Amino acid sequence: MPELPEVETVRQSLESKARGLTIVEVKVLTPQVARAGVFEDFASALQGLKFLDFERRGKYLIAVLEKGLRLVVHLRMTGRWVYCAPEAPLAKHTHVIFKLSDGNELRFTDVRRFGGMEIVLAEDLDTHSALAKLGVEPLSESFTPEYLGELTRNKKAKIKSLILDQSRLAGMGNIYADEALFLAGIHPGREAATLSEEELRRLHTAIRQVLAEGIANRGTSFRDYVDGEGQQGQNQLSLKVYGRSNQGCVTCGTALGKLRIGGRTSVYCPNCQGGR
DNA sequence: CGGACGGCCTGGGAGC
DNA sequence: TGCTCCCAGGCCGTCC
Repeated sequence: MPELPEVETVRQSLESKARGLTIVEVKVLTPQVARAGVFEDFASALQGLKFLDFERRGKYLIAVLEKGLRLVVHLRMTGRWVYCAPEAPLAKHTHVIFKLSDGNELRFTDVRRFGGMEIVLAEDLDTHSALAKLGVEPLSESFTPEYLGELTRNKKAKIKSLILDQSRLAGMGNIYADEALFLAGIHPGREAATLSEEELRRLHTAIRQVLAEGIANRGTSFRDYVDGEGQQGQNQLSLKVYGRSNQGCVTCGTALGKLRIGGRTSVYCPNCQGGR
């Protein structure tokens, strides 16, 4: 389940490994995963183009290619985009292989096939159906306690659902949402509008902190996630609530509770995050 | 309009 | 052991 820190870590890997390399050949093993956009054929549209850069927006990876093309990639839950040697064993569920000018390969793998990649013209990025809807980047300067206050004002929705809404805050997922709410001492089911200014400030700080730590730890490898070189992250060792229901709170020892909010499992400390 | 929920997929683990 | 069932959750479409 790659969220902002995982996607950012993959971006960093690919930038250091594949930036400046040319796509010599593209092999599409699962056509529905590789969407050609306005082009006739995915592979032939990309062949011969150089990877100029790798960018990220929310949980989307955007490979900047020559000729004004962008490859928009989403890993969803189990997607991997990994730079590897050509002799590396072919993983099951490998869907797209990019042969690179240095002799190595970029392989897109996705067990559940929720993820995928799409060729988009640079001038169409701003109006792209998915990218255009994304909200503010939580690690950018635009994300302030005041912005969080605007998001929650008069909102009856539960605070966790709100910070998971990609059209409001781009890049939060279930793991970092639970961790941020724990760090801020706020119950995930709290009605958003009831948060005090002090709580909004705490939540703002906590969101930035858990995301920054996630990046510093190169992502959370709880199940499937690996970085752009196939390496596991270390942030799973720092999780305080996610995946720890019924275990003791690291702060007070109380057994962590579990409930469903907006269809997602939420783990929290009934004592430290008790308020309403 | 916004919130809730099912569908998309497969593998892993629990329970029998 | 092997079968069934449930869960994992990002995003989209549908419904109310």
